[in-house]
Amino acid sequence: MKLTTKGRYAVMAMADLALYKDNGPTSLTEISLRQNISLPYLEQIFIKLKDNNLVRSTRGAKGGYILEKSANEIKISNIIFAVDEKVKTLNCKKESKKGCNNKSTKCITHNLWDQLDQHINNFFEKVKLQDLVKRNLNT
Amino acid sequence: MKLTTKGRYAVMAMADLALYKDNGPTSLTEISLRQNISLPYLEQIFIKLKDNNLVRSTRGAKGGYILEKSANEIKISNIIFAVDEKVKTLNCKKESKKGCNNKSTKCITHNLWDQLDQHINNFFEKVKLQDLVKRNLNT
DNA sequence: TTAATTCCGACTAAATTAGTAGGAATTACT
DNA sequence: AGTAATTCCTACTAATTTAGTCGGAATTAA
Repeated sequence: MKLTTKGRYAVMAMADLALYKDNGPTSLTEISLRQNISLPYLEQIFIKLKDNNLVRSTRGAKGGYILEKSANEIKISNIIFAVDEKVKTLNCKKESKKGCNNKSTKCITHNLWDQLDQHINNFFEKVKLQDLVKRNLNT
Repeated sequence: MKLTTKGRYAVMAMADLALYKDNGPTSLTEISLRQNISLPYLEQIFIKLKDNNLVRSTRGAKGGYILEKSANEIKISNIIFAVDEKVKTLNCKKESKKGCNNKSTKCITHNLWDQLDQHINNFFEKVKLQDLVKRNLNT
């Protein structure tokens, strides 16, 4: 399944950004310290977040990142997709040798995993970044 | 996430067992051929399925496996648990250095992943082995 | 000019997954 | 009694993926 710590880090970082949005651009150094994620790894993640129009960057000293949209316009699914490309639990390989070859004998479990993927995507679609931030303040 | 091809293979094999249950014990060789899974790998998987009382074995020639219960008493979650131990998308490490240390600063995303896990488990709880087999016959 | 930062490409270490290898124990069949 | 088919068991290995590291270029505020 394409759902790893990279996805979690991305969500954590975005939540961090949302929490500190009033201080101007947040540098990755700050996020790295607060969330305990290595700086170069964060950089990689933020390239993708930027490519997906979730954050906007300002370079140079005092630079950093801000959210491109407001926290309640950003769905968790947007973030996961941005860094993990897809939520797909188990690919039936196309190689036609192993597993499901999509021809006459679609593997018995094919639909099951498809439905699971939909289920997970559904979950991530419903939760907004704002929900995480609110939740954080309430505990 | 602990949800890999091993889990898929297990579900496929169990479905296969359900489909051919009227022919007496099914040998792993047969399943291996029909589902295109390596025999020794299947052996490993079936040890776990047996330990979890999902199948019963008969050794020796003409031996093989049968389902321990009827297909509509076996939930997909039972199978996944048996071979993958747990459905847990992302562990907040206990090491207290990385991620969530469960103390004052429970990481922002902690609840999110917990809820996701519940969601997935829920899905697997609702589907029975029998559902897969029926679905297979209808296509 | 300097320090802080994003940006970029390539490399590496660690962990996990998937699978192999070799053989021991058991049993039906002849 | 012997043989072939099978489960059972332990250990090893290959392949893949994940999680980072490294070095440096470009940009900008002060």
